[in-house]
Amino acid sequence: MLRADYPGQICSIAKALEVVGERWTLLIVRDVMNGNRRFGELQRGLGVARNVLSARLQRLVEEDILERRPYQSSPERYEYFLTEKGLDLWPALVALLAWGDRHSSEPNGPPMLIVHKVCGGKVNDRGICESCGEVLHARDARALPGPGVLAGQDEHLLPL
Amino acid sequence: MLRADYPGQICSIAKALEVVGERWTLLIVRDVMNGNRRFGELQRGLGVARNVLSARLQRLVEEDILERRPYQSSPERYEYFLTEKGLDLWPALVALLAWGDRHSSEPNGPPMLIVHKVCGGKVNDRGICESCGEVLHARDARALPGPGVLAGQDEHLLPL
DNA sequence: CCGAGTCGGTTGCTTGATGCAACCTTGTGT
DNA sequence: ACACAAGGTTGCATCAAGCAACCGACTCGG
Repeated sequence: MLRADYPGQICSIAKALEVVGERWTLLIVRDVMNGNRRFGELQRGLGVARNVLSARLQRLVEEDILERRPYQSSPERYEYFLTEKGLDLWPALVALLAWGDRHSSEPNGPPMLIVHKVCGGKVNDRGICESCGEVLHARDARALPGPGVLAGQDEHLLPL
Repeated sequence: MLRADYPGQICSIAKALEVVGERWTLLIVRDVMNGNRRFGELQRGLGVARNVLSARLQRLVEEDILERRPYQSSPERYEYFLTEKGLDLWPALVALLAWGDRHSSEPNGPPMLIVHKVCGGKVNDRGICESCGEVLHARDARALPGPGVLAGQDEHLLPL
């Protein structure tokens, strides 16, 4: 994807995509939002090549979307956390999730649910709690496995 | 970007990005939403390579995000229109636009404004009209050049 | 009637990003 | 002493993107 620069575009959508439009980038942000903070976790969870993951994390840190913090020394090991700028991507992720849910025709329902932490209500495509009506932000919500995963979770046992 | 498939991912964000996460795809959707419906318009406006644009348009039609309709015959010429599925991407585009606006520090303000057609109010990052509070959809809103472009519109004259 | 231009592509070639496996460093467990 | 973990880096093969040239059907000007 080159480095996803869109020369000549003066639109903020293009600007946003220059930063988060590269392959894997939004999925990395999603994973970090869900609590996967370490290189190995991200690599295994996503199945992304290690050099690519390394490049993306570096770029995300440079762009002030992630912050790299040591969680131990000798040997030094690091975790990645979302900055406020990174957390602000939440509405975009929620919108994409909702679009995928609506149009990918999963047999057993959505694989992932976003719920409002304080009231447990479902979060809609605008990041608004369906139950209490509040306009939410990243910290107000949590992701849970949805009916789509729960129903198919022993799928891989079938061939045995 | 390969063809943007994310094997093993069961999340709807990954599903969505398999379709609209390829380079140029979301910008094509944005342009069509803004009324650029023809191959040549899109190519000139985006600066994308013609073969790539051709491939993206084909994929978007296959995925039922765009519809290809003839607007004249002999020679046959086509226009691309958004389907309902395509129009449903509007909240995601609005969220990305808002994120880009907030974090790209444009000197003269945002280059593009989204306004509610019926009341003229500004649309926020959730696709909600700031003026009347209505939760909007693609057809309820319109894009206008913002202060960022208007202020810099004769920029290209400087070298002369 | 001929040449130039328009529109919507396709083809061939080059460049650059991605995928994959191997390796490195620092340290722990046995 | 050996294997293993974490967090990467390096080298190489492959695949997608960028670029320019071309094509077919038609219009317009002279």
